[in-house]
Amino acid sequence: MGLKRTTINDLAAKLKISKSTISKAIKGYPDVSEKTRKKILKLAKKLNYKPNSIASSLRTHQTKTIGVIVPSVVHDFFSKVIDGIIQEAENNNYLVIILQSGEQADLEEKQLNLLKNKQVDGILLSVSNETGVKERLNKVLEKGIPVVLFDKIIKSFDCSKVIIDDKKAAYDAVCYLIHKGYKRIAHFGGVLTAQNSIDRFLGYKQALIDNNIPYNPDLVYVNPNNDDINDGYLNAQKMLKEHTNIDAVFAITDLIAIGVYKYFNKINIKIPEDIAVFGFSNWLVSSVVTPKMSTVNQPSFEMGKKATEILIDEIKKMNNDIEFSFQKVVLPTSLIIREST
Amino acid sequence: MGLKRTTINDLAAKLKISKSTISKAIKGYPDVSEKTRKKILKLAKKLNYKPNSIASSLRTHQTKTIGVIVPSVVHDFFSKVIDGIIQEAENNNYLVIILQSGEQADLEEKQLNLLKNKQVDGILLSVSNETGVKERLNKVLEKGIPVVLFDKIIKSFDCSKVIIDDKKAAYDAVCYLIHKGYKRIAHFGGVLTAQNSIDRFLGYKQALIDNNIPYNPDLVYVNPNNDDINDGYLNAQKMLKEHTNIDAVFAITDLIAIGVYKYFNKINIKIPEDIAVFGFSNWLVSSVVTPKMSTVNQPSFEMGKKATEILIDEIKKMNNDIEFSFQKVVLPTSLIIREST
DNA sequence: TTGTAGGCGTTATCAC
DNA sequence: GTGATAACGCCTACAA
Repeated sequence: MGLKRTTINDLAAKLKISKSTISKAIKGYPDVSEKTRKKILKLAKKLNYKPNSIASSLRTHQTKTIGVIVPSVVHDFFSKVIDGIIQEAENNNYLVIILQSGEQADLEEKQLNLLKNKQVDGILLSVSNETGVKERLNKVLEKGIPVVLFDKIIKSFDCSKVIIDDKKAAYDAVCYLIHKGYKRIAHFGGVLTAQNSIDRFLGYKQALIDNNIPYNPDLVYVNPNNDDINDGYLNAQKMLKEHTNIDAVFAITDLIAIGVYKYFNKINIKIPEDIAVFGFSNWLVSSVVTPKMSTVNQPSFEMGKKATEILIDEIKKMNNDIEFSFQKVVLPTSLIIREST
Repeated sequence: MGLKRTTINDLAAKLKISKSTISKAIKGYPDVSEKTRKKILKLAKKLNYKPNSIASSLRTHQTKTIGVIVPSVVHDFFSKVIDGIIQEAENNNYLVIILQSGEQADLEEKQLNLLKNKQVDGILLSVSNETGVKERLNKVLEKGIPVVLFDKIIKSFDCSKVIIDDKKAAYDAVCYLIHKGYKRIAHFGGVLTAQNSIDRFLGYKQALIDNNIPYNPDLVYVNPNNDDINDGYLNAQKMLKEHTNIDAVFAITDLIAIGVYKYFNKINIKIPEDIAVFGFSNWLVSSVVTPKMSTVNQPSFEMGKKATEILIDEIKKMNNDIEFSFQKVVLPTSLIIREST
């Protein structure tokens, strides 16, 4: 079992100084004489003393840990968000526990409870697509713990949020297509229980309307799983069966767009000559497919970093009983025009 | 601040039963009468009592948490490994803290200490490419805590390991190329401080030798960063300046191979007609590029799952003072032959 | 079957 | 500037 780790009691015994003084010295409190502090720090270093974080947590009700729930980590976008989260957390001496909801609201609720039980100091959450999430959140989160929602949010849930303007990003993309001369633009969207699916759809629709192109609901295809290539593939097939004059597809994610690529490729439809394809998120794949895919650049690392920054700020404020109001940060997106449009 | 959470003392007070009996009842110990247990459980449920995990950790020296260090989470392979880790951990009631070393040994050491300090019950580690890692590991890990190495291991470090047979996988891939008729096969490898770079290189070399193709060190290009498309691009350029008769490239990762694709594409070299390209890892990208890339399938989710399974097993054994010996699990790989070879 | 008591290692309050 | 003491909430010998 190795040697037992040094505790504050060991130091106290060896130095014949009380625990309280030692604790203060270690934590850099001012009311310790320089001489005693030096002595204490010296022995602490020698004995490799590290305060036991668990005992400290028990006492202070702080764990220096934050919890993160995302639908999935095997995901170009979320993995980058997590990268940002971990780095920002580490810079502030927080550790990060990660959980995956798999887009299942009940799992999400369970995991929220796990985190609460673990007494994380705060929670970062990108919500699942299922309905009833708000009620579940309310049920679990009784204002004792800061929560920041990012990317996939519940508009009506009262907390800080870090998002992009999905509607505007979609609007911009579709406007671009229209200005390029495309007129029969299909939308491969997501299920409309998710806010970002809704917003991207709304942006698509608005762009058509603002450019005097009639909105046709038949041109909207729902992809049950935003990140499933196969959904895009299947809908491409369906679409071509139902329509002959489509000239562009605006997809809700790059992976759906890749599915479209696959089917078009199979039946020899040329992108963008026959039909253009616009993706969303700028996954690595979008830059290596042929033709290179036009897409929306969605800040990911920054989103994770910003959400964590806000969360930690709120944690600190809450600890010190400082009032704060919830923030809503909208990160900028941009169009990346490549060869598919 | 909301209502304070229920503690064992609250239950004790309300029921006029001692804390110990309550504790036993909650934990399902046998020496509690059915009647008392029922009563306790009922109130516990009503008051939504959940044992305070921190207090419990302080007492039992168990945190039900495991730490994971990988070079990066923005990584198709590692993200899948992490998926496997999180799922297996969750199934066993463990939570997972994730850290990224960024291939920096000093950061890695710091993070190991963070985890130790956090008193995680065990550590899952995929080691950075830098040298001196073993010494650092030895320094930090004094046998008090189980560690399982996966994928990127230190051969000589004494602990359980979950890996693939990199040498064999590389050997198989290169043999395949040779049997397909390719003769001037270059290797785009990694830095030789990393065990898997070494092994993949060794497999490449062995395959040549066993097939009576002279090994030529000039055909081996080192890519400082295994996962940098640009490295592959640059080396492809360099290679074609130095050699005119290469007919195949065996790359250490799919991303390096993608870099090769990019350069070949730029100067109009046809894959596989002019030069074949073989990747490694079966990242998502490899299946969507044109032409679809032949690669080595490397179990990822399974690797995470298996490593976690072993780790948790060792944690349990250690807790119960049961002897155990370290395992070395080699997961099977397979060739995925697509259009690039 | 139930209860008592001590301790896990800190930190905070208050007295000196 | 320093120290005694209690408390955070739980677990577990051991006693009753």
